[in-house]
Amino acid sequence: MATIQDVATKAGVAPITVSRVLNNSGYVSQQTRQRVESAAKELDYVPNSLASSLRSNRTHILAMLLADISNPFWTTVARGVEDVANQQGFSVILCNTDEKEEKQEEYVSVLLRKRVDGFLLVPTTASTESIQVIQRQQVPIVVLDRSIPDVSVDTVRGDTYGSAYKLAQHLLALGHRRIAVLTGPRYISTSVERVEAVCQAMSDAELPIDPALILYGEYAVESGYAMTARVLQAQPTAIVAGNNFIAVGVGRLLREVLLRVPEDISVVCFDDVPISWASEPFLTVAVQPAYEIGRCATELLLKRINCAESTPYQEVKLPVEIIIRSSTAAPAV
Amino acid sequence: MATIQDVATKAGVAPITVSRVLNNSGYVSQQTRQRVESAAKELDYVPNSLASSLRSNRTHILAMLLADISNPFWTTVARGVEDVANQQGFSVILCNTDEKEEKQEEYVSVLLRKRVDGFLLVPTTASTESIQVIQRQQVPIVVLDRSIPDVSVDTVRGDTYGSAYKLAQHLLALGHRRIAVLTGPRYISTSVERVEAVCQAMSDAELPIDPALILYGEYAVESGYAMTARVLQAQPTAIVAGNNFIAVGVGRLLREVLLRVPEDISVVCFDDVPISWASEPFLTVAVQPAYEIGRCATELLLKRINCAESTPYQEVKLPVEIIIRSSTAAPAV
DNA sequence: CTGTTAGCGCGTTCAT
DNA sequence: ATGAACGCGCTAACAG
Repeated sequence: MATIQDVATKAGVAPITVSRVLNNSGYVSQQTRQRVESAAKELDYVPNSLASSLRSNRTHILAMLLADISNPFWTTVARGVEDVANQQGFSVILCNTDEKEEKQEEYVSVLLRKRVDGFLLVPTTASTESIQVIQRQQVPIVVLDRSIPDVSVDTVRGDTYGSAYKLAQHLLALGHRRIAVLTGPRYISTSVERVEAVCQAMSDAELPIDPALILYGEYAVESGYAMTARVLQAQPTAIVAGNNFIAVGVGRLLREVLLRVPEDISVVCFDDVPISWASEPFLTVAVQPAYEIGRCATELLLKRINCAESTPYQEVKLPVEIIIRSSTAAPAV
Repeated sequence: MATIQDVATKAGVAPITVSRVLNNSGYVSQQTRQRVESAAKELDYVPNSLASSLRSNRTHILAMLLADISNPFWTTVARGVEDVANQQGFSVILCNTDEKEEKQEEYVSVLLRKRVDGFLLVPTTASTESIQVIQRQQVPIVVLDRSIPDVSVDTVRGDTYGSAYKLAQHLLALGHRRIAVLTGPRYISTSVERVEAVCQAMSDAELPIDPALILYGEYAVESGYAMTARVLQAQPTAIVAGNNFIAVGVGRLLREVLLRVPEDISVVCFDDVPISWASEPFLTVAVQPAYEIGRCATELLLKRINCAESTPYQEVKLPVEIIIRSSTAAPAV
């Protein structure tokens, strides 16, 4: 692999001149410029960003850590991230943490060593360890989708609470009184907020809350399936699924026990279910602006990276759209 | 950010000693080791891989370029890649090319500058340019899923031709004579092979081929939808969808025109359709071993990276599983 | 067992 | 308009 020195020698100039030509910095005469350019081309010269990063303290790499890239919600977020990053000359390293704290910490460690310019983190637990490690190294970080208690950090997320409240209102308006909530882990803010908002809506409507209707599990199909089996014993007339994968599990079980949606039971969920064969969009959902979350977070991160002055931490809350489709109806009498 | 020098000073040793402790290389006495370790911890020292990469010519970063991360087939491949890579101490940069040659070339250029240790490429076109640019820099590369004519390069893919042939045989055995093929772009090997294999199966069964039943489009839902609308005029009794997204488009249109599957028309496709609400797996499919493709390609790539000697290029072809479900039946008389 | 020297490839600083 | 010297942080090669 040719180095800047090789090009310089071939063009009969000093390395610094080559640097000036390639970076369009400083004055270079028209003819030496051409000599350098053709020398570079002949040698298939590819500048070494490692070397320049070492000097400039800029790698132009962002790291994005999320739970699971196989959920289309996250790939859409990732798209937003990638598009903004590329546009501003940054590459993105994407990492799956599988909701495991050790994996997250391992990645953070590796990526800090690689001197990525910033982190986009969907935190796996309520633990603040990873975030603090990053902040201690003064590397900019933006937290996505989930909020973390007791830490000062930029955050971009959908209006989880508000949208859950609206979904609950929709069900209440239809006449539902026994609303089940099947959600993710207790230590993830979105799971908790979804439960709290539904409960609040019930309270505001002066309705009692049956604890047997509230189940915490995982953001996964199997978990949704299992929770549904359990919650049916408490005889809900409607189910709020904590995310799209849980909703899929709900659907699977309901089909097995031959309960029709919405005739026998209503279902709503967060984040759209993957496109698929055999069904038009059918579920009433709270659609978080996935792409926007990625875009917005990345813009904020890049602002942090580019501006030295530390403006106060921001907490951006993006609006969530409620789409009412045909999975909800008045409860059977 | 602390440097190795800072740690050395604090521990009262030379930088190289710190290096030896942290990398477990060479002899270090128990007590200096401890002094160094506690100094490193106190200073929150994070080694700079840029500097060490500059010397070692190893970044431990792989680049993976694919068309679209929102297709679950590719995320599964990417998972295979990531798992193997991490296990061997490598990180992965994932990039979406959107099937666009310029994006691919731009990425290749950026990533070469970053001195990634190797490339995993799902090529967007039949153009060999990107591959040659990479090979000219002596950077190892493995091509995934699609074959490229006239280039010597390692390749890992599913047995496209064989599986398409088997799907066709299945349809023929059911009694279908008018089999439509709706596939991807002409310049992608998988699209072409799927068509060729079906035609071959027809020929082998001594059946005529109606060109009106063969349509090239894009690997996308809208394209599948549009092609279906067009191909129905040629009155097929079965449709072979070139990939999962095309199949979704097929399903959408068939529903609109009230054609039942499999009673009125049979459908088969490649790669499983995303998990979804409301339906059990239903389509008869050729399931490519997505995770395995990623795994295998990465193992091959890492072998290339680690072994200096250049063994001849390999072309790995992985078996494809045919799963017969309920979207296929004998044609209506 | 530990330290010195030197250099990876580039760009900033200061001369010419 | 061009170049020389130096240093970013780390480690291989060679002492001691």
